[in-house]
Amino acid sequence: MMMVRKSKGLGERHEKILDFIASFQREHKHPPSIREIGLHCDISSTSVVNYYLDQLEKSGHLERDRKISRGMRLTGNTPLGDMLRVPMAGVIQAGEPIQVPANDSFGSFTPDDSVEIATSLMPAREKGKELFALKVQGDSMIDAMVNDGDIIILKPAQDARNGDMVAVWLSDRNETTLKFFYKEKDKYRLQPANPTMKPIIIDKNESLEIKGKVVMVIRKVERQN
Amino acid sequence: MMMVRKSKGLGERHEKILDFIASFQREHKHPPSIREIGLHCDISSTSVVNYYLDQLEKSGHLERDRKISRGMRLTGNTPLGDMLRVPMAGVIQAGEPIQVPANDSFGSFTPDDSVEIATSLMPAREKGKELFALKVQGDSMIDAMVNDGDIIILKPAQDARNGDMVAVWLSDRNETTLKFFYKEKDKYRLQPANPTMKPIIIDKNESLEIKGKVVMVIRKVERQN
DNA sequence: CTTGACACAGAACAGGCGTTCGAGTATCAT
DNA sequence: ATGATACTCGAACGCCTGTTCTGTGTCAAG
Repeated sequence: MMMVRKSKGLGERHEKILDFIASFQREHKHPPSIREIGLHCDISSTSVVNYYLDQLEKSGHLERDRKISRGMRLTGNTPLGDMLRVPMAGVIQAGEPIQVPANDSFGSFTPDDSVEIATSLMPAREKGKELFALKVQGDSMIDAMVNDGDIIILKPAQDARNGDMVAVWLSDRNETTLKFFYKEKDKYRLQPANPTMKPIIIDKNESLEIKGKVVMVIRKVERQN
Repeated sequence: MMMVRKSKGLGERHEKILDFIASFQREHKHPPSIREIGLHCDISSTSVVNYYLDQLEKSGHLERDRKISRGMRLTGNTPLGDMLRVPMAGVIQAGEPIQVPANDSFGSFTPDDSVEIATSLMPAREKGKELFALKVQGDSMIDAMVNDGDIIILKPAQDARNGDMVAVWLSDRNETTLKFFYKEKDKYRLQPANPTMKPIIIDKNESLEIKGKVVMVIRKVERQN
């Protein structure tokens, strides 16, 4: 009969080690040694650290270069050094609602498509764990200065403060759009990023679903035509 | 009297070591050891490698974590791992020509302002050595889907192929602009990125200076207002 | 010629570090 | 009880690696 794992995937210690490697890497610019991991994760024996490292490698959270000092690196969307890996959740287009990824904090991080961003580019200290990316399909967001093929990085959110750029789903109009958000008395004002264009006014009784705040827009300029 | 260095800054061996560290890092995801450097750079003694590493550290091309295995990392705009550091050359605004940085391949790489991009984001294999970044000032490029505050990454170029997005300086009109470039008989057609806007037609006798090809546009979305 | 800075080689040292092995403990199903 | 599985510990082994010291040859300045 199969054994039932205590906590399905990652144990407390696994996460502690993973977190320590990430923070150590950020601080020292290179991975920790086995002994340093043990020291900071309350593991007294190097063999135990090695034991967990092996498991983390098998589960795909880690890569190891055997025999080489500090030869380990994190995989997945964990901030690695000064890099941030943001999962590509899908596409965003005018006629369809957005798929916000489930909050699977860890677990099956399928490294299918992902976007790598230098942390130095991140506006605020968006911790990163929560970010996700969408690829824009179609020309419907040009009033938000977003083109077909652009990649937008956003942070999940159900509400927004005035001035935030948000991705909203207007079910009454069957429309997904990117706009600057302003709450005014009895209505919402959705202001296009393009200053020459006029805002959309939404009554409070109309449904307005905020899906996330836009943090960044990236456009790879390929040759047109 | 002051000694005159053979080649001013970097010797042949310095560059060889620098190149090796970069390529090794790309391949193995971690820096080489002193002995590995010596082996691939035809240096038989570890002390000599150490000797050059010290110099490279003093000249700022390298950072070292003493006592730590493979504890070195490249600085500057050298591709480090999967990162690319692009120098920020200045601002681009409608009324003024662009400052294209001089081709100082190495030398005084003042790490003043620079933008870090993951190589995985780079469209083609833009080698990177030639790229530079500009910050957009003003709303004059909205027809190119580029907003105030955006960062554009571009590659120096004097000419362009049809379909390239280029930064051009129209001295007759005293205007800098970003457009898709098309050469037609007796004229140039500059097509805005926004498909709802009409192209600018430039006669062949009007002056048109191509400054560079746009490779990427990055927008950090801060809270407006 | 002497001096000294510079580039280089080789060897030895000492500590860092991954690896391995033997052994012990706890929990749980059989 | 019994065995299997998961987890933990401590110690020792041995390679890997940065550091240091001594010595050699070159070359330009004094």
